[in-house]
Amino acid sequence: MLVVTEKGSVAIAISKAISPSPKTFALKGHILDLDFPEEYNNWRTIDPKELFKAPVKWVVRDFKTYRNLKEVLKNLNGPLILATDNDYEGELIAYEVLQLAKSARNQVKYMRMRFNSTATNELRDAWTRLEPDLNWGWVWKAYFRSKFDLVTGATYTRLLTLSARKNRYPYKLLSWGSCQIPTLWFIYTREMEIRNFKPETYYELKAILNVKGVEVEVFSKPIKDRSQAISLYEKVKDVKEATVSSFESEFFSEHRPLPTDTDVMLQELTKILGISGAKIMSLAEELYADGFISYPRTQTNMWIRMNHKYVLDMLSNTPLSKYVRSGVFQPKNGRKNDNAHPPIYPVKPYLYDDAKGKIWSYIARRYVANVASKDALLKRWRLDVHLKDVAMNNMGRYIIDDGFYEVFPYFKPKDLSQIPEVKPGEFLPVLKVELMEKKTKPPSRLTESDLLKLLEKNGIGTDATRHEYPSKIIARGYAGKKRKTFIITQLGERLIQLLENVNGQLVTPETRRFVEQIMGEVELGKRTVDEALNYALNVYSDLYAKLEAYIRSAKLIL
DNA sequence: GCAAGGTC
Repeated sequence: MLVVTEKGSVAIAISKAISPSPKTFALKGHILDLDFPEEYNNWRTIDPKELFKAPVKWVVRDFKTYRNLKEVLKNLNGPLILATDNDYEGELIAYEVLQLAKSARNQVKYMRMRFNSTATNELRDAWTRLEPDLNWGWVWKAYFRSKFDLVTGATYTRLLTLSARKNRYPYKLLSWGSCQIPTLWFIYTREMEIRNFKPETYYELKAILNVKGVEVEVFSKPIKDRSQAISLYEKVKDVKEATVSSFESEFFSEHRPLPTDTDVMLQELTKILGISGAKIMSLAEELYADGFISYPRTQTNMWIRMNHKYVLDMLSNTPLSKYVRSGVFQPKNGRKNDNAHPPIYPVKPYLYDDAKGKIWSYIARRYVANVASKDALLKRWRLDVHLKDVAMNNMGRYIIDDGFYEVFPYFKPKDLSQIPEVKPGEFLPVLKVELMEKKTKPPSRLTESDLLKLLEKNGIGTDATRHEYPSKIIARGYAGKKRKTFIITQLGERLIQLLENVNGQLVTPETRRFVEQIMGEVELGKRTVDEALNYALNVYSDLYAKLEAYIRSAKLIL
């Protein structure tokens, strides 16, 4: 018997949960890759469009794992248990193992072990109900994605790269992919919004009031018309008292943060540290490999069977000890669960003040904020007054009790203004009245955090891959970073314009939605994988023909 | 030399 898992941690969990411990073999993700046969590798002699009809084959990507596994499979006695992750990429990995097994021996008896967490009970339960076969809907769904991305990526990348070179543009590589190009498109559309923005002038009256000894500013509504603004100003500029129309205030809670998943970690840390998500992810993986934090790739933001006492005891020997109220824990849960990994939490102290230390500290502080802190208590207020018959107002908020902001201060609100309570009908001395000329402002450029949120919202990439795309488009020369925000390059801009002139489906998030939609149809058996690939690749081969014709007629305008 | 998806 042999149990094959997708990664080491699962192999260890299975050996511990099942007795007697079965023999396990841990993969490191995929072992095989789809690729074109070698004769298609010559970019000069093969017309890229031939790749739409070209066969694809499985090639070995990790020879060491491949050889070891094949050796073990040759000597296998009893069934092969496929215990990869319970998702469609896991199903494809199981299929890869099955192919290896079939090439290593005549007869393969296999079972699928399916579990949604590595908790002992769950694994034991899964062990008693091994399934007789793979979920082929999932296998073909993942296979579809893999082949579609390969064929479209290769054809468009080669066409763009070769055309540019033919026109003596010195680009090394002009790549196209169903995730990287929509990522660039978000930066492009924001750039266009900024460039097409026409600032509009408007006016506001500002009055400074003395509210029981505290200076408070109030503002009129924006006024578009200049002469109207001036006449209102003339009316109120010498008014000595404002009358309170209403004053409202109320307490409210700012909830402590949810347990940390990968998406939220990258969105917040790119903001806090100003370094790329890709870099943060690789540092987080080092922290994980060295045992300082739990597994950093997770979509779970709820706690299930978690020993908080152990973590809090560990933290009470660190500089964070003053925030750890021993014995008190009241974690707040989110609703997401990937059924494989817990939220990210600190495992042992990492106390250096380098980039890794800042990441560890963020994870540890967010953990304490979530598990052993209180919600923050704030008060918000709104003051409405009138000067003669001109209505003016302002609103604000301030903190009453810091709560979790003490340990997790990164996003603590600033610009807090306190104000004494007043009653309707009260008169407030006016210290000054001003007429202000203002201009509407364009939207700001996207930060990496904004970009990652957009990718998540639009279903582009997965939680494990999303952070790669912002870095990838910079590496390709399509965009750069300026003061922590993304700015499109001339090359990136021209590339998007070229593709968009041919068809929006080559650049917008629709590109990825199209893929996901057909993946769903394959999973449900509405289309066979062959029909689906035939259909989807035909759509993209027609678009390819249009792009090629456009490039030829325009002599490539990149 | 192309993609996006796993995992280290």
